[in-house]
Amino acid sequence: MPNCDASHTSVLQVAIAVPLPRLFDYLPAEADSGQDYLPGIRLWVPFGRSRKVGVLVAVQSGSAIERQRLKRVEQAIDTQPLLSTQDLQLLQWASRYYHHPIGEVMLTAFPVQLRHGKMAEFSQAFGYALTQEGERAAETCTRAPKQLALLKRLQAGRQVVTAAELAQDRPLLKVLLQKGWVHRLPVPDNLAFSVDMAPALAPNPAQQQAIDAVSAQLGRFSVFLLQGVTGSGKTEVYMQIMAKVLALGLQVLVLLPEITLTPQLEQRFRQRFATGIVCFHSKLSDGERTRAWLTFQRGQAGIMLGTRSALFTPMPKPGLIILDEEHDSSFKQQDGFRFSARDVAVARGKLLHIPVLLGSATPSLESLFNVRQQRYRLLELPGRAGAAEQPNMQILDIRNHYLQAGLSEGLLQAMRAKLQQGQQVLLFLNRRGYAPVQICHACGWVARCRFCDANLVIHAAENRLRCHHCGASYVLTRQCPACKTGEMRALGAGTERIEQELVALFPEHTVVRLDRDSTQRKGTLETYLQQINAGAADIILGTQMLAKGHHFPNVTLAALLDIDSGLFSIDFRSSEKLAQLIVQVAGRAGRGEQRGTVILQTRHPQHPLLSILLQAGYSAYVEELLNERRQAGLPPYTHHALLRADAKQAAAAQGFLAAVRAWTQQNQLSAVQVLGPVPAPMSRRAGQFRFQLLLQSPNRKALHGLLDRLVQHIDGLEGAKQVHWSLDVDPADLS
DNA sequence: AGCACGCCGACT
DNA sequence: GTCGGCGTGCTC
Repeated sequence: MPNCDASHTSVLQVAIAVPLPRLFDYLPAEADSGQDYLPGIRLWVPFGRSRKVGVLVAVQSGSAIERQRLKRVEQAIDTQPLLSTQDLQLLQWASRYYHHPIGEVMLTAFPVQLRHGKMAEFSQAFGYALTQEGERAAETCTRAPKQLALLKRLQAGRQVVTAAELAQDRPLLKVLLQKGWVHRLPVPDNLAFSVDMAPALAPNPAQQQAIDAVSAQLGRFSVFLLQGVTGSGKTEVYMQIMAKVLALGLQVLVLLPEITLTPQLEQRFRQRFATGIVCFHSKLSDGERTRAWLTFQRGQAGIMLGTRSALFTPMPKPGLIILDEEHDSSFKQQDGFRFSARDVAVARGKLLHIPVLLGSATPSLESLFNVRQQRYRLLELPGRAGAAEQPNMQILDIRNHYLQAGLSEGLLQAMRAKLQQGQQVLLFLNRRGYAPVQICHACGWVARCRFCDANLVIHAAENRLRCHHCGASYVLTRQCPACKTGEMRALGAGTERIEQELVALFPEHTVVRLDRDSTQRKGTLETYLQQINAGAADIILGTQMLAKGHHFPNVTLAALLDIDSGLFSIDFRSSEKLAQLIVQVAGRAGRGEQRGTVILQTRHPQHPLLSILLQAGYSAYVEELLNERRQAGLPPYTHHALLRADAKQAAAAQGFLAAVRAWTQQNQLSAVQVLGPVPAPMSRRAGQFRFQLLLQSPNRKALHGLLDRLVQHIDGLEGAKQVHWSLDVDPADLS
């Protein structure tokens, strides 16, 4: 074991968060400091003219750098490693796979405070428990329901409930502390992972089969794809498997695509499991994130529930990784270190010898392809649990039909019928704002962004025009700035306009709009969701966020207002995305006793996507898409890496990529196809011209071999300094 | 990425 | 005469 004694020959290999594809060698702090240089500790190191936090990756006996050029470590931050050997291995693998600098990859494993060198020993983890008076109050305090709920939670809990778990209840906790009902005490190091299975439902045969299949593989690497429509009981399967893992004293990492989905799942887990549960996502403060990370890293919580950024949290007692809604594109990081949380989760499971459970109603083509290749095992949950039936899907041909702000008469009729029966209606449109185009009625001039290759979107409530790509915004004018006489008009409809229209059309009904604009303030979304589930909303209108996992038990009609843009996109993944969207929105309708109806407004009722999807179902449609992908030589049958470049001058970005192309043609094997450079689909954004070069190969090894050499030489290529470039391995979209 | 060095315009 | 613009070069 390469450690300590600070011998004269030890060289410390340190990862530092700089965009350079290498580790840096240092000498130990002092010959006799007595520090154990264990890989996985953090260090303060002198770097250039400043000091930085580094992670010790390995201790070697020598260095390729001359001895006298090596600096000494300033100080070790940790006495015990924060990252295990396996964590370091995973991060090194990810750095190589995504061709992203090792230091930046290593430091993304840490929450911000720890990345900046904050001591990890700073706090003994504290938690809370009821005092004797608190126990009494839990029986008598019936007039303050919120306080009572918290008391009950602490009472139901174990000896101590950790501070991180109570993050959301801080203000209330303070009140209880003041009353002397609750006291604060250190969390014991080995918090028992006791499990309460009392409320578990009896699984149906398909659920039982899935539970058994995964349970049989505990302690071994295996990937499962759990496919089940909304309401088929995936969460129950997760929880019953989790219970087995927790009972073994092992930890579970649960990943979700969106923060908005964490509270409801957290609540279900808390009702079910008596183990420590920590959440990790971007809505938490830096301090809360540090506490949650350390709690899990120390093995003091059995469950971590988080988003993509939680993936690398150290897991001292690894048992299981669950990744729900695995098809969701937000698992792919879209900037910097562009990793896929789904693919890295699988790599992590392999490294840790634990099962990985991917779940979705609409699995990605990649995962279904992996099932075909027998790399993943498919577990299917047919049908819906309980009485709910599959919704009735209807195509509504809107050719030559008058649309009132995007709503056809046929749809309005269906809405009236449902509303009269006191049921809820859900309308989906992936376009926020009032209208996507502002045009001059006299001269045809269209308001465009000065910095992007995009139209400005009208936001009527704010009286502004906004660019959805760079954030630029302008006051709305009635008169055309070009011809100075014409009147500006709104063309097309976004959610804001449709909301207005609905309020006018259905004055006796309540409309709730859910999109990024209407839910900006913290907690608004939760308030709306509660309002909807309390039956205080009749028509629910929204964008993307509606399609993701929320329960709306009283919705019996769901409609997609405009699917045509998804049918005719240049992106080869758009038909996959649209099919997923349709099935996901359909999953929002009719979860209760009532059978739901789904209406798709389209001008292409004969489109093969729609007929196959509606008649044969999602799985059959995926088969069709996979055949198309195979014939076209597209992923998952080939592998992609996308080199993007942007610059103030279009010629600089294009020229640089042309130089890269020339370089690849001298250096590559014929196994890699080079396509481009071409302008990006959004050719200008925030004032920068954007170009891209696509590398495609059926042979992943050949592609990665080329990328290895490319990233080494790229900075030396012509024009590299004038552009900003980035490499995206397995890009989720080519924009 | 930081951070410093370096060589040309408008200011107390 | 200086403050400061950001080009480019380096980091064990």
